[in-house]
Amino acid sequence: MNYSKKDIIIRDIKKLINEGRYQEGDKILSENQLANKYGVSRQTVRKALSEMITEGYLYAMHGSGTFVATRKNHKRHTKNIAVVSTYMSDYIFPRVIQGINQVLDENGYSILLKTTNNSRKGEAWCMEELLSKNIDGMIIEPSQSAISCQHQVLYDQMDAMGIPYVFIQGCYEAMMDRPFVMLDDVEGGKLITEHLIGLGHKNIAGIFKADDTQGILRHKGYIKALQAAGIAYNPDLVIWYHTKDKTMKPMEGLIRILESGLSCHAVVCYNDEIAADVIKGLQNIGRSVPHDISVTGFDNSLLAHSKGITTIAHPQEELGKVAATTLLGLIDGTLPRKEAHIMLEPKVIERKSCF
Amino acid sequence: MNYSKKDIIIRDIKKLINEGRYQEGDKILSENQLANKYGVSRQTVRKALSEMITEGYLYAMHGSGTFVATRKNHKRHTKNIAVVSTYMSDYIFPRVIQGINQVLDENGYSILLKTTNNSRKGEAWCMEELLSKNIDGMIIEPSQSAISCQHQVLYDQMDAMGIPYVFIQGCYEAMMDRPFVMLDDVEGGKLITEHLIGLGHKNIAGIFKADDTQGILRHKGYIKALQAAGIAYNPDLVIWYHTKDKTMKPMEGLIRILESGLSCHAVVCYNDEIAADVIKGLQNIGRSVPHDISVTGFDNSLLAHSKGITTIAHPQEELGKVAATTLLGLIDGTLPRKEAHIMLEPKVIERKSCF
DNA sequence: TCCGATTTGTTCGTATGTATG
DNA sequence: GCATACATACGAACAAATCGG
Repeated sequence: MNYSKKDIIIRDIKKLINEGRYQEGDKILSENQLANKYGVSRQTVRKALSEMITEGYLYAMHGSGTFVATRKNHKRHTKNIAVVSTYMSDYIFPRVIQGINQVLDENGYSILLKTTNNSRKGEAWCMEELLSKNIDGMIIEPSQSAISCQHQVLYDQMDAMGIPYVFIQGCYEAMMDRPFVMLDDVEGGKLITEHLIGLGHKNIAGIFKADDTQGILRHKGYIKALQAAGIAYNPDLVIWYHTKDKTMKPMEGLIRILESGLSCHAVVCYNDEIAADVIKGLQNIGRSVPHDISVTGFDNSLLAHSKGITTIAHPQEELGKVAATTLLGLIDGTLPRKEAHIMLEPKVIERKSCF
Repeated sequence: MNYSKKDIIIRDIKKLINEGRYQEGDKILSENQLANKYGVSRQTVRKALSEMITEGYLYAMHGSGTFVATRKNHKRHTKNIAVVSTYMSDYIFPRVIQGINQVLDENGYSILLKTTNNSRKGEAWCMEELLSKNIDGMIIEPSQSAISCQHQVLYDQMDAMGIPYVFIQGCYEAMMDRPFVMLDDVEGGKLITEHLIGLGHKNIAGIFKADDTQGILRHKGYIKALQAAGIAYNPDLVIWYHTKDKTMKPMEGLIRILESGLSCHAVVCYNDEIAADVIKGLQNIGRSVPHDISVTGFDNSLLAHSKGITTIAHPQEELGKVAATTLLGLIDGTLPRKEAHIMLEPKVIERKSCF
């Protein structure tokens, strides 16, 4: 076929690689050594190596040598990190990503942005695409995190490819051994409930979201606080809703509780949005907040600020920064994976929705 | 930057192809002619052409010549598009990027996110980094767009590499021939001023930002409206401020106007943020809005909504979608660059800050 | 059909620059 | 500082394919 000296060199090196006599990462003979061995000029060797490099068989390091690439294409560090979020419009998203960007930018990394629209199919599709691109790491907000993860394979594949990742906001229950950075939702739920207990409340209702980890954990904190105060947990006072029910179910449930004759003068809400809806709903049925009923939120969003809702501070920017720092530690190997499980401490922000 | 002779030749030829001066199938200059033209050796030319051939820009025919390949053969497509914004926390950013993401996602593209912190140095740094990465296009919000662009070279280089880009929000004056998608700020300034004129106002003050294109254009619209209504333009009624002055200068200027004895019962503000500051400032000196003085904003931000400011609607999501669609048209060649100059129509949103 | 000019393809030799260890 | 190794560049020669006259 090809009898040019260049092609003979290419054929020989490919043969050595395919027969396994050269392993991934091995340093091959230097240009001068090859030139000598084949009795050709260094330029001819360079032409041969250059072709093999563009084909992805080899990669060259200036001043160091030429090396065998990983099967077919050697993935180079591109300084790109994928950030996968559920919704772009989520109210906490801008601040979190700002924190991420700040840290990554300082370290010369860029953000590759993807969204899942909070669907599993979206998440799987995203990750498959990312696996085919060149990324050095991933920060991911899991979709519908309370439902068990059906595509753990994809995460295993990331592990196999040596691409580290960090979960933020929540984490699939089966994958709590993987790195994550999140607000301590149990502690948050406990703190806000204790705040109400401290104000003298005993019969405290709770409204929680059933389809993400955060709802479940905040509920757990709510129980903890009750137990610690020696108050019996009453399931009739707890309302569970799903994303699709969020406009109706919380308020309907609360009205049923109030009409059932149960004494109840405080409500712990899953987040500020629900709290704001509940406050409006209570006013509609002639109950005043906080004098008749105290209401709490969660996340300390703009809504909580403008409506004066007592809530839990969500350290959005901090969370982004910590997640990025954690990921960088995993990438350069300075942080062991087992230590990459970080809970940020929540804090109560007192406003005027409790009494 | 230090570019090798090889890279200069590559850049030049790519530029000729991208500008359409070389059509598909055209024969380019021979190796010897190029060597002569650039005063380099034939080997250097060969190295340059060889790279372009492996990238798919050219193909060579032994004994015949080197020719321009078809657009589709370019092997650089990574389906990544850079989005460069000034600030991550900017209040319009989330909605704009949501629109961009929607369109790009549907077409299988991912977003590579960068921020400049509204500094030229940041912008230059960003672009240099992007040029070394593989991107198919760029959507960029220029930094301090009213100040003339000192790194047009970088944009020329993007052209040379065949990477299309679209300006959003504003555009450097010297580069208005490049593709852009923005709100028609002149028309917006005109509409909001006409709204005040329609309410019977004649002496209308204006507060504008001097260091981005938008401020200058909105001012232009303000003048247009006055002229159309036969009202003389009075420069004493116009206050210019820079980003660093924004907390003090607008209100100071307005107080000076009010105290100077000039009759003035309406103020057109650069944006909602300034309008909100002005309204608060006026109340502090005992003037009521809108009864004593009417105030208008711009952008229809959350602030305008919560404070009830009459303003101009900024079609944030729409702008993102149009910008992305335009860029995709430029990438696949279906949209000629000359047609990629899009102005979105503004609309007045009436609230209660005018009377 | 052949010739010669042109053009790309391959190779050799040499020199200098620059990153690595 | 030094040797090693890759990166860029120049000059030269010859081979092989193409095309017009």
